[in-house]
Amino acid sequence: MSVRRATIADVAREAGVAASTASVVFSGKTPVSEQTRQRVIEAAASLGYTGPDPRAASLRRGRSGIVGVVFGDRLGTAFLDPVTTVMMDGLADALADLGSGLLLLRDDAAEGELTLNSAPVDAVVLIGCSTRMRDALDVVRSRGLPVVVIEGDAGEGVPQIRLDNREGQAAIAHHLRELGHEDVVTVTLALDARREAGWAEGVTAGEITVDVTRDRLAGVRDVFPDARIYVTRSSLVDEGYAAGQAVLAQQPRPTAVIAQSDLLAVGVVRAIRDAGLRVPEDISVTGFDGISADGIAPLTLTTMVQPAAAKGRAAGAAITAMLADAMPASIHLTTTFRRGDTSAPPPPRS
Amino acid sequence: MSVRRATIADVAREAGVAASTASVVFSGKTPVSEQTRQRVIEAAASLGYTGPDPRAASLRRGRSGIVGVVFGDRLGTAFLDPVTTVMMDGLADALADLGSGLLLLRDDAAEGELTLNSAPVDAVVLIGCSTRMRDALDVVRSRGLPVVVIEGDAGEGVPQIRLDNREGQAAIAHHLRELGHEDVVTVTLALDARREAGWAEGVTAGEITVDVTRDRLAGVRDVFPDARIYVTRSSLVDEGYAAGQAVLAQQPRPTAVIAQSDLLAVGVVRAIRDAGLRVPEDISVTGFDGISADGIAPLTLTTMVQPAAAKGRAAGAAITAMLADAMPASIHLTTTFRRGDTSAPPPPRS
DNA sequence: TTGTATGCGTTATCAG
DNA sequence: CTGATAACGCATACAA
Repeated sequence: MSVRRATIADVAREAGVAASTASVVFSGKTPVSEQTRQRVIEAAASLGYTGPDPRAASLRRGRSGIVGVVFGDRLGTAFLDPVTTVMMDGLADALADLGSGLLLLRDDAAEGELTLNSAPVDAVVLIGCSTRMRDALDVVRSRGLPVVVIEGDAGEGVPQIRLDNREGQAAIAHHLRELGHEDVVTVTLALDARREAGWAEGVTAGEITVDVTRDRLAGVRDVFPDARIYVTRSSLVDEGYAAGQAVLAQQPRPTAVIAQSDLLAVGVVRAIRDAGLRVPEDISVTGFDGISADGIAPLTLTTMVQPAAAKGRAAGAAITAMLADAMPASIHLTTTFRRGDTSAPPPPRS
Repeated sequence: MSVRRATIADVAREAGVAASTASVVFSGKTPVSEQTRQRVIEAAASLGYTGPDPRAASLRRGRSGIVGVVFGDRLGTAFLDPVTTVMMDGLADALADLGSGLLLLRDDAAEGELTLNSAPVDAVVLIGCSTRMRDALDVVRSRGLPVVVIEGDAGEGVPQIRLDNREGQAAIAHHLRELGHEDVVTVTLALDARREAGWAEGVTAGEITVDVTRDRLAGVRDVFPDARIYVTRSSLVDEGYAAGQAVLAQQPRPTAVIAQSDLLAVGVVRAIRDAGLRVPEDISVTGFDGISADGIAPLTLTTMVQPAAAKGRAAGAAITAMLADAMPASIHLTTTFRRGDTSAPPPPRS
C-alpha cells in the first residue's frame, strides 16, 4: 500500500517541469503561468500527491507553524477549569490568525515523551508558574524560542499576560468590609506544587510559589490582615466543598468566606447549605473569575469577572509579535466587580 | 543574539568526533564509549547545543511524534463538554506512553491556517463525524496517515471507538416504561452541522448525520416509537433549559423527558423547577454520559454512565498499534445504567 | 516566467 | 565502538 509516497520531484518530472517550479505552484509565492500550473496540478493528481511534506517544509523554512502550550497539570485537570478552557479558546483564535496550531505539552514529561525540546514548535506559551515551569523556561531560553507567560512571572525579557489579581481581590474584600464583615476566612488555590490542603495560618508570601494564589491572598490581606486561610489543592467544586466544611467547623464561625475561584466558592456555598445554614443570611461567600457558576441556583455569585478569552488572545498576539521579531510589551488585564446575591451584611452578633 | 544556533556538526567538530557519533550520543541508539560521550557532552555544553533540531530529526526519521486531533467545534466549545475533556485526558495519557504529543486541529481551517495536510502529524484522531469530517478523512487517507475515529463511522479500514449508544438509551427508555411512563419527550443533541433547535417530529434516521444523535434516538424509539422529539444545538445546560421550557409548553405535557446528555438533562430539570413543578414527582428526567452533573442538588441524575477516559485511552492504543503497522480492531465500549432520583412513576392521571 | 544549484540539520547504514 | 556517506523532501537565491 504505502510503497513510497510521491515527492515534489516526481510530480515535477511527470509534469515536465523543474522541481522548483512545481514547488512554487503549491506555495504560490511566485507567479506561474496558468498552463504550467495546470500541468503540475494534473501531474500531482495523477500521482496522488497532496502537497508538500510538512516535515521537510518546516526544516527548510525553519518554522513548523506549531505553538506549544505547557500545562502544569494533567490535561484533564487543566480543562476542568472553565477559565483555562475559555482562555485556550481565545488563544486558539489568535493563533489561527497566525496560521498556527496548538500543541499540548506537559511540564513533567517523562523519558521518551515529547517534550519542550523535542517538539517542533516555533514558540511557547507557559501557563501559570510553578517551580517546574522554571525548568521549562530554561529549555525554551536555550533553544531561543519566543515565549509568553500567562499569569506568572518569568523574569525580564519575557512578556507576561497578567491580571490585577491583588487589586481585584482587594476590591471584593472592601465590599465585604463595607457590608460590615470583620471576621473572614479566605479559601485559596494551591500554594505550591506540593498541593496540600488544610489550614495555613502563618504562611508568608515567600512560601507561595503560585503567583495567582499569592497575589489574591495579598489582596485579601490588604483589607483583612488577619484573615484565616484555608488552602485547597485545586480549583474544583469538591475542593471548595471540603473547605466549606472545614470553615464551618471553626469556632468562632466567620461571617464571610472569600474564595479564590468561583468553583471553590460554589463548593463552599453547597457545604454551607448542606449544613443547614443560609447564604448570604448566615454567611456571605464570594468568588473570583466570573465564569458562569452553575449549581447554586437561584443565587448568583458575588465575584470579580476576569477577561479569560482576552487573556488567551493577548498571548496569541504577543506570540505573533515575537515571531515577527518585535518585542511585545507585557499586558495587564483588569477584572471587574460583579455584585451577586451571595454577599450581604453579617448576621447580628449573638 | 541568535546569530546562528550550533548544529550537531559543530558539536562533533568541537569534540573531535564524527557527526554521526555525536548524533548517537544524543539518541542513545548505539553504544558509545564513556570517554567520547563525555567529550561530546562537554562540547555541546560549551556551544550551547541542547539537542537535535526536532524539525530535522523528524524529516530524517519520518516521524514527528505528534498526533493530530480534529474537532468539529471551536476548541472552547469542545472542551465545554466534560465528556470530551475526560476523553482527551485519557487520550493524552495513552499517547504519552507512546511518546507523542497532541496537536489540536479544527476541521474548518481557513486559508493559511495549519491544516490536516500542512501539519506534521504521524497519525490522526477524528472526533464525532460531521459531514466536514468526511473531508478530513479524505485528506488523511490521501496522505496515508493512520486514523482512528471516535464515535463515528468512517467506513471500512478505519478502526472505530464506539459506544453502545442505542442499547444504552434503550435501557433508559425501558426503565421509564417499567415505571409506567407512556408519554415521553426526548431532547436530542444536534442532528447535523446546521444545528437548528426546535421540534422535529417526522425526522428519519437518514436525515441525521451525527451518529451519536441518531443512535441514541433509535434507542428511544425502540421503546417509545412515538416519542416527541426536541432538537438542541449542542450539549449545554442552557440549551437544555430552553428545551425544557419548550417541553413544558406542550399539551398534553409528557410525564418524562429523555435527554441525550447529562448537561441537557440538568437544563431540563432546572426549567421544570423554575416552572414550579417537581422532579421526579411531576416529571421524570434522564440524562446520558454519567459525568458529575452539578447544579440539580440534592438530586442525582438517572443516567447511563459512559467510560469517557477509556474511550480516549482506546483511541491512543489503536494509534499506537497502527504506528506499529498493526491493524487494530474497532473497539466497542459499553455504558452502564445508574439509577438516580430524577426518575419515578408518572403522576396519577388527572 | 522557469530552471539550476545548494543546503536546511539529522540519522540510518554499513564498512572499518 | 567509530566514521564516511548518503539520503530525508523541500524552498530559496540567483541566473537564464
